[in-house]
Amino acid sequence: MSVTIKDIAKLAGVSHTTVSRALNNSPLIQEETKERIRALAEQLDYTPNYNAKSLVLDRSYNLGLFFTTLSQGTSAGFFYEAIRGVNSVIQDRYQLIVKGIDDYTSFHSITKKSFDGIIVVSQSDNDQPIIEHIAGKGIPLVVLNRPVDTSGVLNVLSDEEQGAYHAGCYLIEQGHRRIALIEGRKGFRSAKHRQAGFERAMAEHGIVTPATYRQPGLYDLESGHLAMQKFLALPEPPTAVFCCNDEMALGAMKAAYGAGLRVPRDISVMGFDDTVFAGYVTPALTTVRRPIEQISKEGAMRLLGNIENKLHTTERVLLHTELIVRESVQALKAEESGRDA
Amino acid sequence: MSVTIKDIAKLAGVSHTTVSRALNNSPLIQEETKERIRALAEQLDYTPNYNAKSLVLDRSYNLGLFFTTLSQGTSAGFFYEAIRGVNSVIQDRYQLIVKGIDDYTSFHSITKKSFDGIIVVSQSDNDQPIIEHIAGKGIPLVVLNRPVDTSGVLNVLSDEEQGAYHAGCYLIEQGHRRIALIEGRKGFRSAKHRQAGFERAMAEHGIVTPATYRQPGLYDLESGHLAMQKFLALPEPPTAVFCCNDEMALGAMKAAYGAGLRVPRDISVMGFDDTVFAGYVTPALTTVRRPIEQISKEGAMRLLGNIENKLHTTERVLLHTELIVRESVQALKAEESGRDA
DNA sequence: CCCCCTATTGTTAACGTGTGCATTCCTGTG
DNA sequence: CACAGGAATGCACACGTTAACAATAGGGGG
Repeated sequence: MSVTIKDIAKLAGVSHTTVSRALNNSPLIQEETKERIRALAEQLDYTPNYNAKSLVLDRSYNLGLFFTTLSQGTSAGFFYEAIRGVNSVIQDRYQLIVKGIDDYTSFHSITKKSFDGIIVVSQSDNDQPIIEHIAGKGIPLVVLNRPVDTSGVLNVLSDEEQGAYHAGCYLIEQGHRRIALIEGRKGFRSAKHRQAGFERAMAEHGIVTPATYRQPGLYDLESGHLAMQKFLALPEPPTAVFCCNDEMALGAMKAAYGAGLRVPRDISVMGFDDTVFAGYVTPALTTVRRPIEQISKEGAMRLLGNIENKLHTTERVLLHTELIVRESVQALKAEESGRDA
Repeated sequence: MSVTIKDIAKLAGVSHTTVSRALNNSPLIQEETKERIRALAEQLDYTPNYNAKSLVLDRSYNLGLFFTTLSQGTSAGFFYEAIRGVNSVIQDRYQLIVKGIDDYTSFHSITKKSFDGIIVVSQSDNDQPIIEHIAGKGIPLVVLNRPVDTSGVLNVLSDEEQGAYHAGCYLIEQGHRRIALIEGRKGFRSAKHRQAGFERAMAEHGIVTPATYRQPGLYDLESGHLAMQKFLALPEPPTAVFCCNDEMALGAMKAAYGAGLRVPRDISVMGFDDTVFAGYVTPALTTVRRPIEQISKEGAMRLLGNIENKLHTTERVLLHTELIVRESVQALKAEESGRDA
């Protein structure tokens, strides 16, 4: 069928070994011979059979990029930025294999032979089994986006607690006191951290958040919509709502409009993530930027470093979030701030 | 290192040939022997070495999913839906390898050995060379999202001309006569079709679109914003603007707000694509839904059909778009419609 | 002039799997 | 009883590549 090193060898009048060495630029081969063989290979449009290479070299040239789920709960922007980031790093050396963890019925097929390394973009504690499986098989691994304690794995993520803390502080600085929270999807670690950061900000400023000022959310538009409706039905609604992601913030704003209110004049809304469209909704959303693309770049680079130098670096890297101030938060005058009790 | 069929053979007291046949459920092997070997394989946690299989069977178990670009111009939602659609079809049989076509410096490495089949999600005429390369190598291929005339390739896409035609008709039905167009990114075939459909609608209803009612666009928010600003600066601005995608429509609405206008009361805006957030902006965007996920599902299924039955089906499949009526288009009373000249 | 060392190339086996062809054993039939 | 034929299994090789080891030639030093 296709051209092999043996074909080249025959034409060059050398052994296939010599061809192999020449094409791999081995110092054993005379420069002149190399040139001749390279020219011949070029001319015959030779492409190495990577399956054969893989078999003998025990490398797959595959990099796995695993998401918690492809079918639900992952936002499109998040997904896109993660792939972009990784892709920008791997050059031609690896193939990028994208998978949803929830598509696996068994991890049996995940072996050292089939993946040179794996990047898990984790959004849920439920990813723990696969992480341990991969680590257990000794496959180089980096977990992005979620802190993980398994030993021997690289871990790159943003400091979301800090990000949510800054968001909370910002709302307080703007004069808000009646501040409500729409929580993230249960089971997603990010939900915990964002909530914790928010609470720390409240606590440090002596602000009490009543139970009625908290609503669960699913990270989607509908749940943000619903939560906001509940807040607005309260006898004393909040003046500001911190949403654990942008999509819920959009849903929340929508609910405010539905109730005849205007954002931010009547109620302030803040999101988290700085999704691509956050700057273009009306009003433009004030939010917190998680550097997903940077995280995935950083993670991919460190993973490649481990693979190629056969290291087992195992550090945790925290990247900074950034407060993005736009238009959806109103500065309140002191007398309007309505401190409760 | 890891368990091979030879290890199993030794333990079972048979030859590795028998093990191979047993695990592949060959009718040559006694049922009893098969059972014994399967049990042993299970117990030893045997995983076949796919590199070795690939080498001898001449199959890679890889499916390529190629996008025109990963780094620019592809919308996140589009990207996400395409991967989701394909992923939902391929089950466990194939690995999905995601690539940006513009990352390739040479197509040399794209061979029949490394991909059992390839799905090209094409957004530009510039993809033609890679499509011809793939087809030329005899690799099973399906091109999604863009019509392609190369012989011997499957082609699945939405009828965008028709979609834009319906959009244009809808605006006219709502009483609009001064209708402007923000065009798609130059070089993207979709831009041509959407524009053509729009023009057909105008022509069939005898409506003339002056040159000032057309602005180029790049499929991004900024260009939509800019284009709308130009329309609004005209002595007689349009009453409705058809944008060749949703992102530009968002930008356009933003520009309208910036000029102190309200959508749809003062000006109507229509998009194309029905991006995930289209329903949640304010006002919710009236648009045309391209069934991307369905396209990619359909394409993947047909590709797999070709691969597994060794066929070379080569049809073009057009899937219907759907008009999604929301809130961003105002119905005009006859006397307001301001027919020109 | 011989031997050793080095530079260059070839021989052969190995990676793990699948398959054409032999081999063995058994059963039925003439 | 011999023999055909089928069922079950093994042998040996192939896939395309790399690498340990062998082989050859040439050059320099004694």
